[in-house]
Parts: sequence; structure tokens; C-alpha cells
Amino acid sequence: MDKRAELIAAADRLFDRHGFMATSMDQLTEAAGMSSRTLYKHIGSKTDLIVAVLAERHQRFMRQMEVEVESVDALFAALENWVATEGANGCLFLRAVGETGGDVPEVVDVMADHKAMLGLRIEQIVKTEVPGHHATDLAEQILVLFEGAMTASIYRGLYAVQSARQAASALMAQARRGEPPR
Amino acid sequence: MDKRAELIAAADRLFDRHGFMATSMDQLTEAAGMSSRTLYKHIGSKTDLIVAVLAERHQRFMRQMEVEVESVDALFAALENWVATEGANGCLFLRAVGETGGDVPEVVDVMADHKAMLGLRIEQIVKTEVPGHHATDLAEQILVLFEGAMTASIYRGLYAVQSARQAASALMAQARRGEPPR
DNA sequence: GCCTCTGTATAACGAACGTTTTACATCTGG
DNA sequence: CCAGATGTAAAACGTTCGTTATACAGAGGC
Repeated sequence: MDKRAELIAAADRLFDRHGFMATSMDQLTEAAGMSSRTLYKHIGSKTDLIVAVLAERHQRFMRQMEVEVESVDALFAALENWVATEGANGCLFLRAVGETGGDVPEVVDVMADHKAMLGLRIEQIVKTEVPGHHATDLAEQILVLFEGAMTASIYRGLYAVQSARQAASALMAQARRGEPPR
Repeated sequence: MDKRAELIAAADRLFDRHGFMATSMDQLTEAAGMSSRTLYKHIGSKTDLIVAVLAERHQRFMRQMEVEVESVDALFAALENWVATEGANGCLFLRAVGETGGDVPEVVDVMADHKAMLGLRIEQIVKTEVPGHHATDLAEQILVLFEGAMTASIYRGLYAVQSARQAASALMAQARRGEPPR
């Protein structure tokens, strides 16, 4: 069994639940079921662990995106599923940047990469769903709805995601009907 | 001059810029220009200071809401102005809850109060702008757009807020035209 | 059979944390 | 004019932090 993967999985849970700074290395070693020496041999430092957790999340996200998300509606359906099964604590990438004040370049970079790829994928989807449409502005609206669903679901739960899904569907339908982008 | 107000203003800036946990009491005393003894006499503890900062933000927010926001469009215009002048680091209430893991009841409470009042105000506005319409679902969509604009503007800047504003305008127009709520 | 690898358990490290204390200065109202 | 409130400066408190070091145990390949 891969010790490093176990560690990252345990760290993901703790960081998401309690925050990055509020999670101590002692809690992490205990949750991962390994000695601190092994932990440091595998990841180097707490900062490295944070980056590794984010990188792992990014990969999981991309995989899911490419496998089962080929429409705007499927995007929000996937988020509904995520919130229903894993709960909602807000975007872990932005939380990491916020807790570190944007002062850790590796954290900022992995967040930027993640968000850039999210934006690109949404633009791709929008372009195939509404062909011949200048999709940039519409894609940005979908992105904002997605981000809002993730954030608002912290205190509104699934209803926020369902509302975002409906709003996205309405905006997409309107664009398909050929309303001119302003 | 009110020492407590100075302290809260300085703390607001530091918390927003660097995060709550990452801001030490030493940094706070220095930024507020007072000794640690005075600081503790005025607020009691770091947790109390966090709560005080959030409570102050909530009051500022409410004041601005009631004065200059009487339409959905004005809501997003106000956010545009906020992001343009103060920058975008995400909702400080949700960041505080995230950093404390939801384990500090006073922090959770002030966040919940703030979000409840935001939701209520949006519902009010939507109801007056689209009378005779079952406004609950539409209001939730506007709320999600607002939350998404605040969050996405961290990495997208003003464009996210402008996009949210346009999307909100489209959804409101559609509702005014009498499209049935699904 | 020994050597290296990989692991545990645990204690120690110096630094930084939130908070309190001690000692002293300055203003203000009766 | 002095008593009380309110402030500063700075050290000390005990704890916890991230990280490293010490001592030892088992497994597998040559």
C-alpha cells in the first residue's frame, strides 16, 4: 500500500474539515497512522503536503471532468453529486490561498492552474453546446454560477447547486435561441 | 479616537490580507499601534477580535445595502465598486468559518446571521422588481450569482462581477417576461 | 547471515504562539 | 494635587508548533 497516498488522503480530509493552519502535524501523523519520521520522509514539509493534497484534488477533478462531464447540465449534476456525498466546505484551492495570504507561490500556482483548466473546459463545453456563438461571456457566466454554487452550498446545501443548475440551463437556452451577446 | 475601532480596522485589513490564523497578535498590536496590554483590555481574546471584525463588517454591509441597493443591478454595481476599490479576497465570513473548522460557535453564528440577512434582502428586492412572481427560486439564483461573483473575482477580477451582473439581468428580464418558474 | 531499506516509537529542538504580568508614564476631573 | 483611569514598553508564562534526532524492529535480496 502506498504510504504517500494514504497520507494525502488523510490530509485531504483533515484540511477540508478543520482548515490548513488549524491542522497540526501531530493530528496528521495520527490520522495517517504513521510516525512523524515517515511522514517527513515522504513529503518534506507541511507546505509540500498542502501542495500535494491540492495537486491530487486537481487530478481527481480533471479525471471526473473528462469522463462524465460533456454538458453544462452534467457539470452541475456532478457538483450536486459531490456536495451530496462529500459535503460542502468551499473550494479547497481558494481556501488554501486565503489561509496562506497568497504568499506561498506553489499554492498560488496550483490554484491558478486548476482554475485556468476549469475555465477552459467550461468554454469548450459552452462552445459545443451553442455553436456559432461568441461563447466567452456566456462561459464566464457559467463559471461564476459554478463558483457560486460551490460557495453558497456551504450554508445553503444542495438547494444552491440546484438553483445554479436551473439558472445555467436558462442562460444556455436563451443563448441557443440566439439572443445576441451584449 | 476610539482605540477599539482602530484595532478592528487594522485587524480587518490584516485578516483579509493574510488570513486569520496566519495573523499573529504581535502583528496586530504593531499594525494597530498599541501595546498588547491595551489590545487585550479592549477585546479579550483573538477569537473575540475575529468576531468583532466580522460584526463590524456585517454592519457596514447592511448600511450600504439599505442606502444604495434597491435593485438587483445596484447590488452587483455595489459589488463591482467594492472589488474595484478594496480588492477581492473572498467572503471574509466564510473564510473565518473555514479556518476555524466551524468549531467556534460565535463565528458560525455571525456568518449565519450575515448570510440570512443577505438572502432576505435579495428576496425582498426580487419580489419588488418582479411582482406577482413566486420569487424564492429566482432569489436563490441571484444569491448564487452574487456569491459566485465574490469568489470568482479572487482570480478573475472585475470581469467575474460584470458577468454575474449580466447574467442576473438576463434572469430578471426573463422572469419579468413571465416565464414560469420550473 | 548479514545489509540495507523502511518502518515505529519517542523525545528533543528552537521558535513562535496567545496571553498575563510587572513597572512606569501621562492625562483628567473633583 | 492627587487618585484613578488609560496608556506604553517589555519581559515572562506555559503551550504548542513544525521539524529533526535517537534507538530499535522486521523484511527481503545477494
